[in-house]
Amino acid sequence: MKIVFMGTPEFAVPTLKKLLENHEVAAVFTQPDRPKGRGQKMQYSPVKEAALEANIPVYQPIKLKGDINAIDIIKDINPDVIVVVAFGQILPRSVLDIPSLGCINVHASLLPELRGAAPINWAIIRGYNKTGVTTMLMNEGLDTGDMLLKSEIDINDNNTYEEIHDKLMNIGADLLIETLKGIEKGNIIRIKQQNEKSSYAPMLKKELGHINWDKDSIEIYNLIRGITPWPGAHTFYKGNMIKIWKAENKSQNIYLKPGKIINLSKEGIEVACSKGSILIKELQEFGSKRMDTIAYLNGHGIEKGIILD
RNA sequence: CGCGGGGUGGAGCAAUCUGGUAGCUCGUCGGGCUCAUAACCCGAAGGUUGGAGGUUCAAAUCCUUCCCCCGCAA
Repeated sequence: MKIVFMGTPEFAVPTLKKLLENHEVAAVFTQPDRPKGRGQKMQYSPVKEAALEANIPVYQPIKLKGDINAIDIIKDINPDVIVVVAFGQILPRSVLDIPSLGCINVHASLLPELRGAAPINWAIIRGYNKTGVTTMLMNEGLDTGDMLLKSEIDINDNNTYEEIHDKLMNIGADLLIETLKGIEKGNIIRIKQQNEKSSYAPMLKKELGHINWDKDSIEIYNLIRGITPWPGAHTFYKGNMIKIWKAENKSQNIYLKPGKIINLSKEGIEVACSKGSILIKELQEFGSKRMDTIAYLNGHGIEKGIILD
């Protein structure tokens, strides 16, 4: 099939690569280069890197909607399908109508649950024990199109965002290839989403990572593993921001003053929540690098009894 | 020129402003205690203080320059 691919972050790369092996990718659309990183240097998106490596033409419209040029380019290519994976833009009707077989999106959740920008993070933050990938035929709404195929995976209590992200990224690539096969053969059934069962997974804000110790240890633990590495969970020790990279749900049956450092040991720093406690295993002080809590404690005077906020 | 922190024995830090024989916590090695231990006690090894140049009687510390690492920011 002749395909136009749209995507931006790392998550979209495996799908693009699989497409390159199995189909004709005529063009790649990705978000514009943005100044990034130390020094604010312009940086290519992971998808752009992969496309350039494969010598596929890359287009980076700021906004597809209303961009006559970009839309004409797609029309000229006249693709069979447009494949969209974490592109970061809503496709306007004028684009949705171009490909004869439609626009297919790979979304990292079991729709209609977790529609939106950050489905993987929210699946973990909300403590789900399973999630997955869904392919769908896009419409003008946000992840509201008819579903095609689904693939489910379990989330265990200790899985981190990164682990689930990496799994789904690869599963998604396979599922998309399978979906295209199904479309070619005409043996895929479109399933409408039940709107009343839908939920929303909004973009993550930095502030979300500020730990509220008044919650119980399970919620806090889910938050930590769900938003690491970005934006990351953090708390304040005597006014200094401490980012928490790795933690454990230490106890679930103690009730001490929330935020209080109740123990310092070779295991880490144990902090009380409203119910239960969290053991900080790896952390990072503002402006410094991340390190094991043990190493951190060797060089920094952390006092037992201080209340974190 | 986006803002900022830092390079000191294997790890994390202190001493740098106010130059004067490099210190702390941990690890390592040896010994002791103990039924036993990741615990405790005693002892030891391990640093040309990122590189180069300069100032000085004397530089981790002051000056010049180069290299490297990291955080914020997304």
